[in-house]
Amino acid sequence: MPELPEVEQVRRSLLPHIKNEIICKVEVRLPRMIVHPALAEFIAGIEGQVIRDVERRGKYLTLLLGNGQYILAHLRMTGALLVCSHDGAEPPFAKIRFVLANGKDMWFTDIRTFGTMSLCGGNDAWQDKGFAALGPEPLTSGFTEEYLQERLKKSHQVVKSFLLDQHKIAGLGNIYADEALAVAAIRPTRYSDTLTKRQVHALYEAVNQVIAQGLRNHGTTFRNYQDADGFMGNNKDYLLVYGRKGQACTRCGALLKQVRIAGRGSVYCPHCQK
DNA sequence: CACCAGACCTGTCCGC
DNA sequence: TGCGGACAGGTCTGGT
Repeated sequence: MPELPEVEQVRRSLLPHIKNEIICKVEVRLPRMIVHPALAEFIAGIEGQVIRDVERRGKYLTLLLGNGQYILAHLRMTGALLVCSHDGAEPPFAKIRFVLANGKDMWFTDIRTFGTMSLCGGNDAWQDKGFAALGPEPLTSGFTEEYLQERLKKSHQVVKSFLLDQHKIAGLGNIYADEALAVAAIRPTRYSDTLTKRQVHALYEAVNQVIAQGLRNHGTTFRNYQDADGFMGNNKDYLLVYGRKGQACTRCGALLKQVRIAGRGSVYCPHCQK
């Protein structure tokens, strides 16, 4: 599922249900999903705590607790955080349950079970490596055209791989990387250090544009993604290339091609994207 | 250090 | 209809 706009939509939809609520009980059905600390400490550190706020950084969510610690969640491919009433039916693929004092349950559901949770900010100073190393994210002051220009010039990766690297830019995944390249009219197989200044400018604008559009449309749902209320995003209707292999380019009519880059499907227009 | 393939899992879809 | 294989929005690790 989730790239920056989807995770942000989860955060926004979660907030009214769980902010300032107390977590009475935690049930972990699949201990493997708890990265840190050991299961017993994870549960003991959370039960009885109030959720002060929910924040997002890149594709990570942080649930800030009353004791100063925070739950770090990553939904990976198919994770979701759903809020249901306490006595309602359990959602499919339920893996972790947080029983709240307000009569609701927050469920971490996950089909492929790649999703992870940690409890951070304790005395052991443990850090999630990926979280600690995130680059600047689109639409923030840390993500400037100068920054992008400099990092692209120093990189020998193909530009599609560059965009997926969370250390360089936080929040893009396969969908928004393909879309940004389509908007900027850049072929995903181009090497990062060969882009012209004009293309770098176009890519900078395109990254911000596709992320802003995804946020406006409450995320992109292809199969599994839903927000805390179970709603799907409607950004799928606005995509230029992702998921449209073999269909006509909306600008020139050429048939969209798909190649594999870094093990990921990458769709582009062979006519528009140079 | 940079880069890539492989691994982690389960569900779905496509072609034979 | 049934089955095997490819593929799916992410990230880490280990080998080259």
